[in-house]
Amino acid sequence: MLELAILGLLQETPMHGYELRKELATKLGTFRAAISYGTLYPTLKRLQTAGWITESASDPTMIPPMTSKRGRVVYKITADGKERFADLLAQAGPETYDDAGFGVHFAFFSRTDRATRLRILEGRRRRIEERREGLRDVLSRAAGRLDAYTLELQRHGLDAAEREVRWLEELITNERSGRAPAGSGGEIDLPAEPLGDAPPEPPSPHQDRP
Amino acid sequence: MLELAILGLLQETPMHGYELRKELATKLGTFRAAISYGTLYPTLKRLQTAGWITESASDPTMIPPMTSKRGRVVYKITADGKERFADLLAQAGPETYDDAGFGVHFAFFSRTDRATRLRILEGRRRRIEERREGLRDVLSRAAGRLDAYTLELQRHGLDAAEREVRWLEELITNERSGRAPAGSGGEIDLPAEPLGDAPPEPPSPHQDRP
DNA sequence: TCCCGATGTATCGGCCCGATACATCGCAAC
DNA sequence: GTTGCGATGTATCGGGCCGATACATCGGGA
Repeated sequence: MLELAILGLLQETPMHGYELRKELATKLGTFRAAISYGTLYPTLKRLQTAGWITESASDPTMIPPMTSKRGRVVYKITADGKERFADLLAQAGPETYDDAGFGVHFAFFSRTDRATRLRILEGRRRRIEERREGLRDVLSRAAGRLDAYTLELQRHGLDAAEREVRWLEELITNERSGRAPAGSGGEIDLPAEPLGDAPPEPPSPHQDRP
Repeated sequence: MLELAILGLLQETPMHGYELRKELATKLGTFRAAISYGTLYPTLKRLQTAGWITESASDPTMIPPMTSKRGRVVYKITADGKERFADLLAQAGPETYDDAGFGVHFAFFSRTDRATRLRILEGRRRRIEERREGLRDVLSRAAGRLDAYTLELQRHGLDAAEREVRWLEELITNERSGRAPAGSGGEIDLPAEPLGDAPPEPPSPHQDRP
């Protein structure tokens, strides 16, 4: 899962570990809390061994307020890595639908084709519907067996589940009708983000530096 | 965390692993998905080594449709275990306020004194407020830098955070005014005394073993 | 000058998960 | 009656991920 996230971020631009972690935290929002370094560095090493990324010494592409000549390691995605990223993005296993997995996939939806987006959205919806039904069962059948606090917990969980299903329904409807996420206010005046209204097809002409 | 949950359930009644897992799943609702056996059994072993629980062969207290004379192992909490449970219930570290930790603590609120309940509720609120502020920052400051899907994810996360803060506010208010959880049924003020205002439904008749 | 906080890389022990492998029971089909 | 099968039930293993911890470097203020 984290593998997908890292590959996705490095596809936008090369980074070192610290930046990676920060981007991860903001981009993944609630569904995935900030990643730990105890996870990040071993994973980077793993990706490197697999050949999906390479490391290099400090690099002119990094952000200005940084000085150089440090032990910083900048990671960059390889051609194999991009292939791997595309594979991971498209294929959806059971882990794609839990909180963390769904969050990561969703965060890269602008690089995913519409069919895959719909598949993932619907899979997630099914997952949450199951959770919702389980909660309803407990609340109707086992209500007398549980104390007031436990019941309140179930109720809150049920509410959140119903709300998420509604959210997903809306997203699915939008996808089917070819609209981008509804959201409030403005969207997409990004320099290089071609997520259009009508074009059902290929996003992401994101590339590296010259 | 799981340690607390197991000790809490075994305090209600002795159980074997399979039951434990089922109870865990229903009692902990959304905050904590069903526990894996790959976690459960090692943890039980750990608790046993520590002396918090003991195992014994099949037992007349188990549910009727079950036959005996099987390899089933029934776990029972010890006196030390009860002490341990009380300690864990009362003390609150940082892990008490993440999703899983809070869920477990909350599920046992009927066995927790009011001061501790308030402390935990307020700690959780602070945690979610921080998450909420982070999300607001991203949405106001970094909006232009992110694509529409990522923004939608943040918006949904922000909505959930705001909602949870409101939920917590309500619970805190109720605690302060001496009421039980608002929802549908009042009950429980202090451990093991399920007397409520006007319970629409029969409150939990679970008992402790002498 | 000297320390301090932000930046930055890295490891270690441990929790927890998914996959997997077994054994036993109730029961229905043959 | 025995064969097969799904539900029940216990257990282990490899691996992902986490929190704590240890360092090392840099800019800037006391």
